Amino acid sequence: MDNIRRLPDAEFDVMVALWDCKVSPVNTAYLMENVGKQKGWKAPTLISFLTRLEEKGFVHSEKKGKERQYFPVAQKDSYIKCVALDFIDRYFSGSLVKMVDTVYGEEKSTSDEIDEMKKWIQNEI
Amino acid sequence: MDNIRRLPDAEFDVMVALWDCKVSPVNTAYLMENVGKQKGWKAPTLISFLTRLEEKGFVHSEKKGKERQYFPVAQKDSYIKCVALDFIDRYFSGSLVKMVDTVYGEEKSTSDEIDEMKKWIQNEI
DNA sequence: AAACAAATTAGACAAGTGTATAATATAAAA
DNA sequence: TTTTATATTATACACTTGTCTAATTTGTTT
Repeated sequence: MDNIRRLPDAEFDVMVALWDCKVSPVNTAYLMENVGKQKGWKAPTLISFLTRLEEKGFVHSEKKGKERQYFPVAQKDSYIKCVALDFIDRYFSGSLVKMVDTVYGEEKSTSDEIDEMKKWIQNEI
Repeated sequence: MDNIRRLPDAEFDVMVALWDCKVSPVNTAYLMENVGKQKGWKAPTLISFLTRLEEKGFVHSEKKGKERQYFPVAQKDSYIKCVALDFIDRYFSGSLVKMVDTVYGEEKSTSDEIDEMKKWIQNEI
C-alpha cells in the first residue's frame, strides 16, 4: 500500500500516451507520433523510456516482426490516485482540505472553481 | 511564473525543519536533532543538503565561530503553493476539482473529509 | 543471395540526488 | 602553546534520469 514509485516525468508522459490511445497494443511509431514528436525525442530515447517502464513493471512488450508492441500494465486511475495521495501526505500531512485551502484560499470566492467544488459536494451526498 | 524548482525530497525535509523551528537562525546541531536523527543522516550529509539549498537560493548561512548558522530564505507557503499548482497541472490538467474527485470520489459521502470540505466552502462565501 | 532500409538494442554520458569518508579548521582545555 | 574535540569542508561514489550515437537485427527489394 505504500510502494508508490512515482515515475520520472518523461516516463510518466509515455505512460499517458499509452493509457490514452484507443488501440492497444501500439508500436514505437505510434508513440513517436503521440508524444515523442512533441517532446522532441529521437526514437531511441522513447524506446529507452519504454524499456525502463517495462523493467519497473508498468509496461509489457512483445516483439512483432522487426517492431515491438507495447501494452500498458499499470492502470491510469489507480496510479494517479496513489501519486496524489502520496503528494497530499508529503505536502499537506494527508489533508486534501488543507491543500484546497492553500491552493485557492486567499483569493476567496472569486473563482468558478469554488462553484465547481460546491457542485462536487452536491454529488457526493 | 513557471520556474518551479521542486526540491528533491531530502532537501525539502531540511527546509521543513528550517521553516518549522521557532528560532532563527539555527545551527547544524539543531537540525540534526530535528531531522537528521530521524532520517538517520550523518552530519556531513545534512550539511551537504544545506549547501545545495544555499546554492539554489533557498537558504542563507553565516559562519559563527566554528559553527555555521542557517536562515531560510524561501517562504514555506508560497513554495508549497507553487509545488501544488504544478502538481495539479501535471496530473489533473490544472483542475483541483478533478483531483478532489479522484482522491475521494468513489467511496462517496462516507468521509468526514467531505464535511470539512463543506465547511471550507462555507468559509469561502 | 546481396543489398537496402527501417527499427531496435547496446552503450555511453552528463547532471542531479542521496550519502559518506577523510581532511581541515577552530574553539576550548591542558 | 600543544593537544584535544568538534564542526565543517572537500571529495567521492553509486544510482537515477534524460538523451543520444553507433551497432545490430530483420523484413523487403533486387
